[in-house]
Amino acid sequence: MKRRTINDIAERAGVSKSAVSFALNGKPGVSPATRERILATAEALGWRPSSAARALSGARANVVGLVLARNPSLLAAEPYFVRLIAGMETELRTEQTGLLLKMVGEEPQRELEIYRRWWSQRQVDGVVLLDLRVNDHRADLVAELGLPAVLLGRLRGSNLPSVWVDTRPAMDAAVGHLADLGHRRVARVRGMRAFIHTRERDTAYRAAARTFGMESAVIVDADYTGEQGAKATRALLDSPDAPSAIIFDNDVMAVSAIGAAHDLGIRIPDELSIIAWDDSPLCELPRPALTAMRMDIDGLGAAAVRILREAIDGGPTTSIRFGTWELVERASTGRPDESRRRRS
Amino acid sequence: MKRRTINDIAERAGVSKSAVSFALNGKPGVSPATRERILATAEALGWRPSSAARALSGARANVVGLVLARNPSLLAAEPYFVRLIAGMETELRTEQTGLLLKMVGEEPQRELEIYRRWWSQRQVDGVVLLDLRVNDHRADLVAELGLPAVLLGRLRGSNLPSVWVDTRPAMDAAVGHLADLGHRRVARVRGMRAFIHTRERDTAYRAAARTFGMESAVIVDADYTGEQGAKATRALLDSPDAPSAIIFDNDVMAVSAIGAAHDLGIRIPDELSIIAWDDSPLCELPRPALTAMRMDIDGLGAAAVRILREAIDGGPTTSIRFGTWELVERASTGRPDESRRRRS
DNA sequence: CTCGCGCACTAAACCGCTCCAGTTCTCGTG
DNA sequence: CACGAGAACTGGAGCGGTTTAGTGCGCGAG
Repeated sequence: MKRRTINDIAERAGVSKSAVSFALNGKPGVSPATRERILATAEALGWRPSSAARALSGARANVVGLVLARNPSLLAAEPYFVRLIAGMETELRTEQTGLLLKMVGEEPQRELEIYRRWWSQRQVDGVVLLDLRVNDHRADLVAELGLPAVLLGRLRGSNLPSVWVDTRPAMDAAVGHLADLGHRRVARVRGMRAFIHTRERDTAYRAAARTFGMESAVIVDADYTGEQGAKATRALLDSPDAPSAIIFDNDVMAVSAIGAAHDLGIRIPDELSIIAWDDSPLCELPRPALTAMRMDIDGLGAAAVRILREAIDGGPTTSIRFGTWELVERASTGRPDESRRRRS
Repeated sequence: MKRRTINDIAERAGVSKSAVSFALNGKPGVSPATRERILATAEALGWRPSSAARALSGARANVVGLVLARNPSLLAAEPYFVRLIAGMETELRTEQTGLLLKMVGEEPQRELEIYRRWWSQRQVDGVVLLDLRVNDHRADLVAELGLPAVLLGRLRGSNLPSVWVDTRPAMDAAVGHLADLGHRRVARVRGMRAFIHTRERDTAYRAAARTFGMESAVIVDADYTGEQGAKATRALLDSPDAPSAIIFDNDVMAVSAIGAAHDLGIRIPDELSIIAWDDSPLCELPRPALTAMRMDIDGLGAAAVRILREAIDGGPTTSIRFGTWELVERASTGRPDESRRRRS
């Protein structure tokens, strides 16, 4: 089968290809009647613009790029990324824009190289930058190249557009929920500290703990994997002043914690309450099912694309704050049982 | 920052741009010395090929396309797809090829439209077709268009290259494992019957049940979601001749089944053994952890890309059979407790 | 009636690369 | 020593669009 070009349309409509171009792009220079005729023949021929040709003549590639710089097995287990992509897609589909996906391990150098290549090849019109770190070189690079980009999160010192989640209200709600239930000693198992959003949660968590007058509010390091989630849980439960509730930075670690608690013979939620973060379908799988802080990840992805489109179109740099949250109460949180603390 | 073109290189190296093109693409027509010089200047200038220009002049776009035609929330929970993509990436990265991802719901029409667009726009060099159905229109379409494609699975009547999993040995091993443990009444909760691979598993499962002389070997329909997995499990356990072991078509349903069994007060593995299919990190999360049939999904993705590359290069149509498997025994399978069958 | 302006439309350059058709030069051969 | 072959390299068309610089023409104003 042969591809149709605007030359075919021009020939069949009896006009020049410039006229066709004008008509198809809604630009002035053709009469309404001619425009109509051209559009009709284009439709009849089943013509579709060649993105290669368009990209070459300086227009859009109609593709945006996304690099997932995480360990592949983590990506597989973690629903976050697919949800984000799904959210992006809802917004991309309306404008027939594609998503170029690249998975790399945690190799910053390779990631930078990819943006370089995408830019110089004109393969993408813009990129979404995930998992920001303090002093993130990617922001500098895209700014230098002039590659439109949107940050998922806030980065000090950068004036790139961004979509960021204000964790504070959600964290207040999570800790507040535990406080309401009577918990005085809480803990939080966090993801990689290199990420800015992790640090923002640190701050929000500490502030919330203060607000609700927690006796103790420790933080334990982990890396979002089930393995480390379980390990952190065991460490916390083994400590002399074990918390009565733990908040996890993602769902996977929380699910894993249920297993770990089970192994230790610790009853949930009587002896230990657990709150997961994000709320994916995963949270409904364990027993007890996980109480989770639901975040609008799809919405985040969609917003990122909207902002990115503005940036690509050369609009003013805007940023969007996401402060919405919803605490989905399931069975993993409850009043602490004072007769607990078997180990000490 | 300005983009470098082969004209820049040609000028600086004092040759024509044709020579540059030859040198950069490893084609004959330039002396080793000149080639070396050209490569050096290209390197010095930090030149990268414009994929748009390449695609336009009939060469590769260096992008392959993948459409995920599934419900987004299922995609998020199901590790399969990300693992497959990760596998594809390992193979793609070596050749600097990108992956254009499209997520659509289960709307066959939209999916076909996407291939059409990709083809007419020359956006992708080829595509990987997932989740084949009997009488799959996608195969016909790509064949008609001449869009290189590789099938993930077997499709009767199509001579497109394919990478397919031979389920029989794995199914034999799974059912055999249950037989060894003393199970006589098994069941299987399957995914969507519209998929060919589901039907192939049906056949393999029935054959295995026969081989090992199972008393009963029912099949229950589900849709890969945790919800339906739990529902199917409850239905099976409620039936008068409940099975003592269930094999699930994916991990998510199996994890969910553990929860459902727990809710019904059924002990695993004493009263019910469970085998999950695929084996992702998910299987280690529940208690008891899931015995799972591990499939080499990464390898599948990588193989698909290799075959696709051959197809793009116009090589002969080859197909690869995947027959490897590994039964990872965890705690969800065991000898059936004869004192069970509380409900009947 | 003529001039000039604006609208509808065309011709052609251009984007960066590939590749075919030449051109030049070298070298072996009869 | 002329000739042909082949290697090394150049020029330029073409890919499918966009965009700029025209061109022709109708029509209102003077």
